Amino acid sequence: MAVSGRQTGRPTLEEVAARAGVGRGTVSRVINGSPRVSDRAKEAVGQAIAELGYVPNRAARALAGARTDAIALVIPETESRLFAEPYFLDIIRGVSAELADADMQLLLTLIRSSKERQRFEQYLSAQRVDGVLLVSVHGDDPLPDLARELGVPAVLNGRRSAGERVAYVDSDNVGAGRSAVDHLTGRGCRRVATITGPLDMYVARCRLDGYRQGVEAAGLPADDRLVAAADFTEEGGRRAMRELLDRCPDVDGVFAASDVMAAGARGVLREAGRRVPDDVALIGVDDSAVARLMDPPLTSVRQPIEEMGRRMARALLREITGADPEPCRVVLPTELVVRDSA
Amino acid sequence: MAVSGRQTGRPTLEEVAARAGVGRGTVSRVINGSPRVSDRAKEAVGQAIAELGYVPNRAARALAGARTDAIALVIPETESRLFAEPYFLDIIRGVSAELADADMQLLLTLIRSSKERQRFEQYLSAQRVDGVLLVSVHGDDPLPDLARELGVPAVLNGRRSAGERVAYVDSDNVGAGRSAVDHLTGRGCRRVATITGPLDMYVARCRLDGYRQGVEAAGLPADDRLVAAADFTEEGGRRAMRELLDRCPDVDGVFAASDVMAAGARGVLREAGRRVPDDVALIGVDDSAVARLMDPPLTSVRQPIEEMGRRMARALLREITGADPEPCRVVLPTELVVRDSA
DNA sequence: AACCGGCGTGGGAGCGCTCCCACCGTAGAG
DNA sequence: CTCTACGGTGGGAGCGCTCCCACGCCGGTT
Repeated sequence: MAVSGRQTGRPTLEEVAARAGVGRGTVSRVINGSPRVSDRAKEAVGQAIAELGYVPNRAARALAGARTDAIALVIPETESRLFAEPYFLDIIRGVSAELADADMQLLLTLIRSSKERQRFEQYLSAQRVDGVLLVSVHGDDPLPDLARELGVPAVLNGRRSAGERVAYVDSDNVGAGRSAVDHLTGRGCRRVATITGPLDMYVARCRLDGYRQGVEAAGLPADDRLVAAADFTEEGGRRAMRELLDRCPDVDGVFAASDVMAAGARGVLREAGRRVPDDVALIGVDDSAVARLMDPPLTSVRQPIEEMGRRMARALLREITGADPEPCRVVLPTELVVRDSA
Repeated sequence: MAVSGRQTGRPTLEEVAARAGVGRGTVSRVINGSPRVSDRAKEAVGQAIAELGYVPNRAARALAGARTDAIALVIPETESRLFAEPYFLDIIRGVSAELADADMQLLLTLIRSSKERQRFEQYLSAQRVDGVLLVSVHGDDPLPDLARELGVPAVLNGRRSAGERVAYVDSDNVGAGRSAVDHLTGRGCRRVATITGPLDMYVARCRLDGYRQGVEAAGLPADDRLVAAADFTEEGGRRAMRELLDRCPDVDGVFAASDVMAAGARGVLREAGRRVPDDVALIGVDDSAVARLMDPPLTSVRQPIEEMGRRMARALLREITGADPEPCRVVLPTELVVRDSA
């Protein structure tokens, strides 16, 4: 109670070795799963570890070896406000699950200012993580390339463009837009509009492409007045919906590129006295809690978010061990969840 | 392109020292802000650091010193599914903001199984972080005490009981319940019910206490049939609301201890043909996105979540440096955000 | 019988830092 | 003029690990 000095008092490799009656090297080999160890030694070491409750010192490991056993998940803060928030939590969930099995640490880095961004870049170049996971990158984000130059393995969530060269895990955003519009036209909508995300993001452009494909496939005339650009926020959704109502009062279906924007749109529709789905059918993307709780519950295109997180982690792990000659290029399918709004 | 060996090639303390024409010790002193350095040396070292782009090696630091410059934010996964999800994101946001300034790393740890829990406990005892932040602890969670025993600084988000001995940052949950009920009775409700969280959580009991105080202050009879226990989930909210409707058809106001439960209750009320707020007024807690997006928009008690995160981080930092003789005991005020549901 | 290859092993040499001790010089006191 | 005091400094000794080299010892060759 008196002394509060934090003496670790933890057993070291050396002590384990002594107890097991072997050398330091052998213990290290056992711990790291080297094949060049006799069963007898393996067993003795295992027992000594158990008895002593030995846990390797990560700092020492990082210093001696050339790795840190940690990866960073980077979230540009500007995005986290905009995006459907639960999205990040789901990503984190998936990443964390996959990482735990590999006994790797997850460092969370929110970047909200250019100062913090700079700090992170320094961080990267100091090789203080074995790899990075980058979420919601804009088309012009230099971070992925920086990582590549520095030789730090990186995996993106979403692409910056069709020709993305850095490893990525994405969802089928074209298909998402397409399936939403197909559903809308399938239930009889003839004037289908869309509320897009920020068009400097590839994800937003893809969903728009899907929308266009769907419109064309239904034999409906393309009409740019039916396209309103927004920014993934609720307020953006409101503004866009007002625009649409203004330009095309006869709109009878709306594909919003996120649930949150759909929620904004829904508010405007209510104020305008349009019933959902009778007057205007509405579909969002993300299948988030918001969708379930809306009135009427929102039909939405589900992305396998947690699975994306898991895949990203797995891909990064492989990239770190150098097991992958080719960078990961995964596009996961989406799924329309039909509720009452369309 | 050929060789991909990750040779760091980063400058070391030694190199900085050589360039600045001083000893290793002096450079270390400058970096760590020791007062025992002449201005001349300070300047020379500063310049050498800038020229070389020196960044200290964290692993070496951790190994030599007795710290890691990292703290862990622990989220029991069972909770994260139940709780209003954006909650955690806001906490993270606050924590991260405060930590960035202190140049500390944020380790995110989701605990979803007893195996992972065990791993984390091992982790803790291996002193691999300088401190821990624990979120949403149940009354019987042993983790805080474990941390205390191991001498690892810890700060809780929320208390486990009135007599919490570990440092904490909480919000005024009694006040939250009280202000909600006051508002309800103030607008004329005479049969005010409550849907509680899991009663093994102090936060839930506090909100219930606040409810009771409010009922009594309004001179209304206490009636246990007006209290339905749930678990912070939407489905729990539904069930509880059905119970209430069943037991007390004359209920005219409901205080739900979370927005998500309020959303569940709202659905049941709609199905039962009760209008909100005309027949039954409804209030939630959290002021989350869900509240804004409900129909009608939900009156809710706002907690300063991000601020709590910030305070927790600050408290932990102080606890780590030993600047605080007393563990932090902060209770932040809440605020009723009036919308249309009550 | 001397030879060789390879498995299994012990332990030295760092990794880059912090801690701390010893040392220098200078300034004030005796 | 010597003695002490202390601010400022250099550098040794680790921290606990991984890497790798060198050394046995074995069986199977010539």
